[in-house]
Amino acid sequence: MTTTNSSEVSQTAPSVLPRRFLRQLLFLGLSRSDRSYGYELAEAVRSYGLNIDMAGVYRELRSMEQKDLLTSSWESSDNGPDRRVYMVTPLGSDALATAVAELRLARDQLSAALEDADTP
Amino acid sequence: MTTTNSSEVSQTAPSVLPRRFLRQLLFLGLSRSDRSYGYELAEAVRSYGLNIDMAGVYRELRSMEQKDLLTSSWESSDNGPDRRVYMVTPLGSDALATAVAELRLARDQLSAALEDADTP
DNA sequence: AGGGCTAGGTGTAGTATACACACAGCTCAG
DNA sequence: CTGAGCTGTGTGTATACTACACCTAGCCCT
Repeated sequence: MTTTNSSEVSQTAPSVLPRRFLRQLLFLGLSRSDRSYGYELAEAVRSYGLNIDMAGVYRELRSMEQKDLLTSSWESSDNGPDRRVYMVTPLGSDALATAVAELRLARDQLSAALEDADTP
Repeated sequence: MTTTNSSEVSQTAPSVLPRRFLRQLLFLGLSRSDRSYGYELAEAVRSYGLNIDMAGVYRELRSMEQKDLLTSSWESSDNGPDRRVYMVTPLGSDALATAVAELRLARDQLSAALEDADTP
């Protein structure tokens, strides 16, 4: 079961952070190691507390590659099947900076809204 | 121009915060005044820095009403057309609490991810 | 030999987004 | 007295995204 324990979790909010942020979060992950692959990136994102859909991760990475933000190559693993390893392109590097800025802005907007709610 | 200045802004990220948060943000706005309407709520959300789609706001409010989270009634205005005023139902009150919690969690997750990126 | 983890995918129904467009009341300038 | 601009609420729709089911396959351990 790749996509986790479906039946127990699903009610209405399967993941709190929308996948709209998926691109940005994947960029974040890639900026740390500058050489990673889908499964590993997903683990990183999960470590922040969100549950994401592997299918979406793989699709998004492909999409980013098609837009020349990433390049990929196959690599073998010692303890499992081969991996498609991604690297950020120069073009992707610009997009990465934008992505981080967007995440920061999003966080600030959320904070502003919540702060406003906290002080009645 | 209801839906804002299309041509100048739009590149790839029309609004930084995904509309997935629209429901939650509208709840936040309603929790402050406990009696508001689409246009006003949109203004509030905009004050946090995001540009939102009025069409989406009206549709979301309707949807929330259909789910018995809100009730609405028409009210006249001194300086403009009538307004459809919304109020939170008891059921909506629970959902509101959940919504705020979700926003908080989302902010924390974003913060975690960004912090991780800041400390290499 | 089978279960569980790692790894990467496809298919698709249903939903959400973004944007164009419509309708209408009010106010104020010209 | 007409039109521009703001307030206010909607509908229509092509396209994109989500969520979930499902598939293949290597490796390790019992």
